[in-house]
Amino acid sequence: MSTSDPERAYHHGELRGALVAAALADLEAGGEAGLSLRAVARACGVSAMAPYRHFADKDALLAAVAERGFDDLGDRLAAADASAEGASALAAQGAAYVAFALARPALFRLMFMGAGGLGAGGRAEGSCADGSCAYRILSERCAALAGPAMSAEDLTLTAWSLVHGLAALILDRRVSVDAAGAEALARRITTGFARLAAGG
Amino acid sequence: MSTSDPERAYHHGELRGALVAAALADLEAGGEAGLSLRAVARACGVSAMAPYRHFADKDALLAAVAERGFDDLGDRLAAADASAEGASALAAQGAAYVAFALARPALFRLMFMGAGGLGAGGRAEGSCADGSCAYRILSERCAALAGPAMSAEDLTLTAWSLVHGLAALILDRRVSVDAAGAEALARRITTGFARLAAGG
DNA sequence: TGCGTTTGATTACGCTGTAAACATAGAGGC
DNA sequence: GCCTCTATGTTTACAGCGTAATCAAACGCA
Repeated sequence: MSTSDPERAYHHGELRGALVAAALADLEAGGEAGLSLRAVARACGVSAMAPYRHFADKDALLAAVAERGFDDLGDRLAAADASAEGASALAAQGAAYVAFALARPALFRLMFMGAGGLGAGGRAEGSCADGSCAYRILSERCAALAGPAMSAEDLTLTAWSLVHGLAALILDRRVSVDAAGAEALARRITTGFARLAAGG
Repeated sequence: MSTSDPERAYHHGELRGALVAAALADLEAGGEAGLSLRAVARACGVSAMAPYRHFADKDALLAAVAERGFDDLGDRLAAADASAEGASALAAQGAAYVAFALARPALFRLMFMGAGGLGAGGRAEGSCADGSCAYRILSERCAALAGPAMSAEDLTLTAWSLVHGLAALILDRRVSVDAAGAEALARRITTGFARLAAGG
């Protein structure tokens, strides 16, 4: 045969990457509940068992998707942090964190609550290879801002908890705002907190 | 026949309540992923289709479980709030919120992230009939504490986001502490925030 | 006593994740 | 150019899931 048509090649060539991309697409289209391994395989034009050559099980594929999400989030936080200075940079990071969650809700949920839930142990962290590790970006900014009222570590955790909780509550419709209102709300809350934290 | 043995009665008598209780037990034992409607029915000694006489579908049963959880949470917050005054009462509520999440992780996740996820629309709220509505307890305390730096509404949302995010991050093992450390951490973080909020 | 309504049981369908066994394509050595 | 090895697919099969459709029993009221 030796047809060069990549559509019909027995070996896909880049199945692993294609699976992650297809899973991400299905995830953002229908949430984690509406994501089946078989459907992902189908979307890649491959049999239901093929993914098992690249991932131990469904959760492993989801973990790979989550890891890509963490890399993305790190990039966004780094950009936001670089856009301002001092307490404003902290507020910008917070707004970017919430904006990420709002823009990609299913991915955000997968990253933090997904893959078996209940701290199943197999959680992704992001590669953190290029210095855009989300946690480090936040903690460095907080270290620069911490005053006598609270340690740098506690300030980091407080800030992270605040934006993470705000994002989660908005996503779960616990606080009722539309998309535009949510961004404004996130900016107001994070700015208010940054002012408090900076001792203003 | 007319046997009076309730074990073998054709009609269960209290199937709805029994289903909620069994679902809660299965949920706390194996998380939402490990909870099947058929298993819940089996635990109640009833056929797989029997639950559909009491709940539209699996999500409706989960919503009933979540509602019970919200009532429980409201009770705990009310008790915590009553145990102290001023900023200390706010910190106590926060610690109680995190303690609830740590004590019943699967229920907490179900309440806030469950039943279809991604804001599927069918979220439970708790009955709020006996004045123990969780949100109201928090907002009243915050209204009493709000200063010129931040409105009562924003303070309420900030406080809720903080404890909710902290609970979520601990449950997802994003911050590594053991159970005892988590309680202490929650108390330190909430106390620090309450002091900031009170203008200290 | 008998009938209607409620509540349960049975059966069946398509979907899921995944274990086991088999097939094919490309790479390296002769 | 051919042979073999290994990586990567395919096929088949199974148990479990949620739930639609249909049938059966028991309770409540006339």
